[in-house]
Amino acid sequence: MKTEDVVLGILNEKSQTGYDIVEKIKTIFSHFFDGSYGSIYPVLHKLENKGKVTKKIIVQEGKPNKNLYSITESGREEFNKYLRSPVQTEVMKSDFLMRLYHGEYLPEEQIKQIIIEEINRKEQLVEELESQFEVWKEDMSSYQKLCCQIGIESYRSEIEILKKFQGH
Amino acid sequence: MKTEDVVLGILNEKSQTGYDIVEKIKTIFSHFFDGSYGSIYPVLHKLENKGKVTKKIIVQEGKPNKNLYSITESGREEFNKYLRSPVQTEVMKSDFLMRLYHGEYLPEEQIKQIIIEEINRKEQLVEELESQFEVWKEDMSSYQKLCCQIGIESYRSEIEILKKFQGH
DNA sequence: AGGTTCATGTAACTCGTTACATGATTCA
DNA sequence: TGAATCATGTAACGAGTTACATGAACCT
Repeated sequence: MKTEDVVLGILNEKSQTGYDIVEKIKTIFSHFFDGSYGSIYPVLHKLENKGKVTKKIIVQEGKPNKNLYSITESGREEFNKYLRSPVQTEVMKSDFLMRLYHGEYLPEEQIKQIIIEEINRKEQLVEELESQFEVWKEDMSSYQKLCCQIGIESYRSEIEILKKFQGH
Repeated sequence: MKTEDVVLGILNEKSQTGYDIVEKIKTIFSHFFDGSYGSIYPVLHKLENKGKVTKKIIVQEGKPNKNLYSITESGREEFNKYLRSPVQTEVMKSDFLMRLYHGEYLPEEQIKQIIIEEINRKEQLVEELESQFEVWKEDMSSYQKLCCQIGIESYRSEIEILKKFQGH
């Protein structure tokens, strides 16, 4: 999965600005994809050069101009090619588990603290995903909702596992 | 968490070759870190130039020479600095969830197939982690074992979640 | 007065992947 | 005979992060 495919997928739903795309990625995609302005804007320019998207400048009053991007026929073809390509294996990068792995080199109190913080962090992620789900759900397909629900349940399971191991 | 810190952490346990380090990453670190020869060998050279590790060439009969790397005092300091730095948030990249999100653009049969394949993949990951755990557990601290167990349980929970949602 | 939201962008840098190159030994 | 294991490495490319730059409107 390339960032280009992700952006095409988002634009395949409807025309949006780079700002909108980043917002979507930071909220409902947060549990399975990562992206920022520094990665999304250049990708949009690249897709425009390749003719996969088109840009329309929207002049606004009291706000900066918007670049509204729309997917082209060629972009749709590219996206469909992605959808039919083999699914790549998941990649997880967890600094938390790396610390835990090396737990013997830290005082026990500190490890306990790290675990508590990770539980708190995940509890907050559940809350955020749930509230984001409420915000977006009207416009979501059943698959998209499923995807959110899997995220919420995954976080909850992780929390349970950590709590179970908390007292050794 | 930088790859340099990860390599220092592995060498902090004992002196090893680049090959050994990659093997460890590909087996017991697989659920929380990703690395390959193309990333680990250059990092080892970089750490050597910085004086964080030293290299000893071991001549073998019937096998290629080995470069045995050991952590230096300066490397230990660096590693301890990492251990005491703030824990970075986890990052997950899941092509599977991306496909599921766009499920409406694929035939239902294909989505079902993708879910089945993901369940199979994760069942295999559980098996692999369990067998790796058996291989390495003699040399593992209780924290390292905990880390493996969390991986196994996380995969199992993911499988349960997917099975639950399988029939919609 | 200060923080947040909306809105876009780039330059420099760091990092990682992919593909290639080599080559003996061991196992099926 | 062919695949896997052991063992190291690099060049070219592609991708992503960080930090910077701008600036009005709106909310507290």
